[in-house]
Amino acid sequence: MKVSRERAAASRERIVDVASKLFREHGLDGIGVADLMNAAGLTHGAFYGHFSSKEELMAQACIRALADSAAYWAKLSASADGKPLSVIVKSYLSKRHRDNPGVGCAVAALGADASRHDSAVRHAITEGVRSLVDALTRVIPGKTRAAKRGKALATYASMVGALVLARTVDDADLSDEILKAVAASIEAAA
Amino acid sequence: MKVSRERAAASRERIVDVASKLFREHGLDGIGVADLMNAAGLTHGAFYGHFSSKEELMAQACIRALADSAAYWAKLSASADGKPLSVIVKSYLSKRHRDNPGVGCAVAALGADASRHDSAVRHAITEGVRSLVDALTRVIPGKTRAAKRGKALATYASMVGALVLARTVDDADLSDEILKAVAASIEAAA
DNA sequence: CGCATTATATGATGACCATCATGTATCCGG
DNA sequence: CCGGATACATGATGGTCATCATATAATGCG
Repeated sequence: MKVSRERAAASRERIVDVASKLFREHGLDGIGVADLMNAAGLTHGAFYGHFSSKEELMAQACIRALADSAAYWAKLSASADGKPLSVIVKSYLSKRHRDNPGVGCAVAALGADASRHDSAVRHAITEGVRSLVDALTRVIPGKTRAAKRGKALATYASMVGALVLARTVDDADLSDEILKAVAASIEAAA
Repeated sequence: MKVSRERAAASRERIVDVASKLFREHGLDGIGVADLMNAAGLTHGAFYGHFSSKEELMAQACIRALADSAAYWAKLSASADGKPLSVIVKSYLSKRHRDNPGVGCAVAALGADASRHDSAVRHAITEGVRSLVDALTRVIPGKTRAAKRGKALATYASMVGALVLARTVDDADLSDEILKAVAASIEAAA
């Protein structure tokens, strides 16, 4: 059963969207093509009409996830009068973010996974990281551009590590403590 | 062909050791029982005489990996006159560590992976994290115990995030830049 | 209106994987 | 030194997975 051109394009969008969520939730190898397609309302056979391999979808899904993050940070920055950095940090280090990896930062959810994958996946993430770091550089205080960039890199790394730790740890109190300690440390450095 | 009690115990040790390395290199689901056993010089059939499931081995391997890290940090601290924190940070954020995940920090290599696994695996990592954070707390400057602990948590999170990022990114220059920026930021905060 | 294109579906293929069943040879307590 | 326990090997089982082959039916151009 063929569908119209527009519906086919919409299918592709839906697949990438669904994949970007489910990959973040289950890991790049933690969910299969058939389940992804089902979640997008299709069957597995239609997959190779849209993508040449699962790795290609992984890369597309990472691009989508990180672009969404960048857009979200931009929205936060715009609606935050005066303290854009603070708002981003609070949002990133919130329990809400920790408990919803499917709609959160792809680096925190898939970083270690991606480092063991195709160069396409890693490159997609690299470009996403660049744009997030640039966004941080723009809202971080500092004397020189280099100083700002250094701080932005350190801030982003702190947040990624905090989220990974907070998600891994078995103890809710320790998890909360990590989020708070890192948020405080970033505020102190700014 | 049965082997002596001591040889059997040595087999178990070898399996855990090999697994702690290969899990860190390939991810918890990235290597199978048969390959692990082969790497330990045995065949897959012997596995369930030593462990009740692959998940149990995952937990044991995480415990081993993190205990090794703690022992390594202790050695570094002892041989570092005056600046134990600096030595640990330098070592953690070195290219050597980045390029050898199999002998490095299990949280950086398996954190996101572990958060999607059995409670036994997560608990093993949690205890390891506790002892590493305690070790950092002991060598970090600060007025109160609470201040030290906060700094230790923030320092460890920074290092984990930096390593994850440095390993994921496709660009060697950016990867080096991340390691340097985070190391500088930790020194500045101390 | 009719035909080539194509988006999707069904089903097959071959590989891999965790786990279990069974065989075998060695160890060690009596 | 014998016999049960056991460490390990071989091989089977049932499941899952990515990918491909083929079928179907609706689209949209001529």
